[in-house]
Amino acid sequence: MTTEPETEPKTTEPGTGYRLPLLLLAGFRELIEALHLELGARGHPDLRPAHGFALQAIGGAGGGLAAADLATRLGVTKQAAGKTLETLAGLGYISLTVDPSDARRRTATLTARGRAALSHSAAIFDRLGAQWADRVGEQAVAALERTLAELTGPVTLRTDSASWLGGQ
Amino acid sequence: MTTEPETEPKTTEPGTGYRLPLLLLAGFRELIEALHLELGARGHPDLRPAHGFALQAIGGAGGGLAAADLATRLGVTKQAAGKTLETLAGLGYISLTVDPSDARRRTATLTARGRAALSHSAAIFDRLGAQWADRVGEQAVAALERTLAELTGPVTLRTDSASWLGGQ
DNA sequence: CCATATAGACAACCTGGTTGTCTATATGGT
DNA sequence: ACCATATAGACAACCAGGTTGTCTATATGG
Repeated sequence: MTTEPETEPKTTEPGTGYRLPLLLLAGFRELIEALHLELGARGHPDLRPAHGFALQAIGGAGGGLAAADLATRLGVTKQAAGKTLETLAGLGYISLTVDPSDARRRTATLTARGRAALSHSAAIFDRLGAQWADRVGEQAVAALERTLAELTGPVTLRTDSASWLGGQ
Repeated sequence: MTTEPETEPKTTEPGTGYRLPLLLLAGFRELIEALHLELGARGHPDLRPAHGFALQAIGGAGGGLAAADLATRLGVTKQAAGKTLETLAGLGYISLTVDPSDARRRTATLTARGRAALSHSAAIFDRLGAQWADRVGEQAVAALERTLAELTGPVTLRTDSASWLGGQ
């Protein structure tokens, strides 16, 4: 299809297909590691990537989020979501209050610290993206994002990554 | 969905930096899930992503690989690498033999089944890459790969992903 | 020939998932 | 109003795949 000169590496060249997933993973982990390095230096050393996903989900929800809702958003069981909420509450990133309209639900809302962590994260991600743009050009990063968005559909927060990478 | 008719979409637009890591992860997991779905259907249902990384490392090594070598390549402790080898041997993908030149070492070599799994994987990855190329154009996928390669450096097989995603 | 390094087994532990079971609360049909 | 059913989430047991720490056996080099 491409009539470009042979400077273009062929992605469909047989036997090289394994590189793409590794590159995607490498890019992801580079960003995430840089984020948490920076977050650690900024007073959030105990925040783990999984926590970030959960915080994002909680912050993204309008009011507050209960364990079952979080479970749905993250793609894990409600027990797992409940543990995560417990941890985040223990670290001071969220507060858990009983839903006045439903005594079974404990809704999670971000604390000031939680909001600070989220806004720090956003700023850091922006900066990391800008650094990438500096290195390979803004267009290349924009194309990267555009292509991936087209291929993977709407962004999701599924966090069962750890489990499907490893067990079961 | 461009909010502005600019020729150059801004990746550095504030507050959108979080999308890039999510897209990278989504792309990775899409490929890996598709791979293991297909591998499962082709007679390798018990092969996990982590196993694939290890098999790749073992197959990529010239002769055989011992636990300590695998540990180095995967970026995990030798105990973890040893467990992985034990599992892979139990599943019939590798055979472990005592190194004749060093009685301490148990070197892992691929069995026929292991080689089959690797070549299936390679074929499937190639096909998945071709499918992506069909969807967004070969140039876009090539650009994706080129940009990521430039940003992340040489491809690595580090498999401690599960752990840095979650614990530690 | 011994001092030191290395391979890897074993055990205890941690994290973050899982399933299964249980109680408390909501909710809707009769 | 009442009961059947569904739902929220706690609790416990378990599992996978890492970790650290310790131990033994084997190599290796001064």
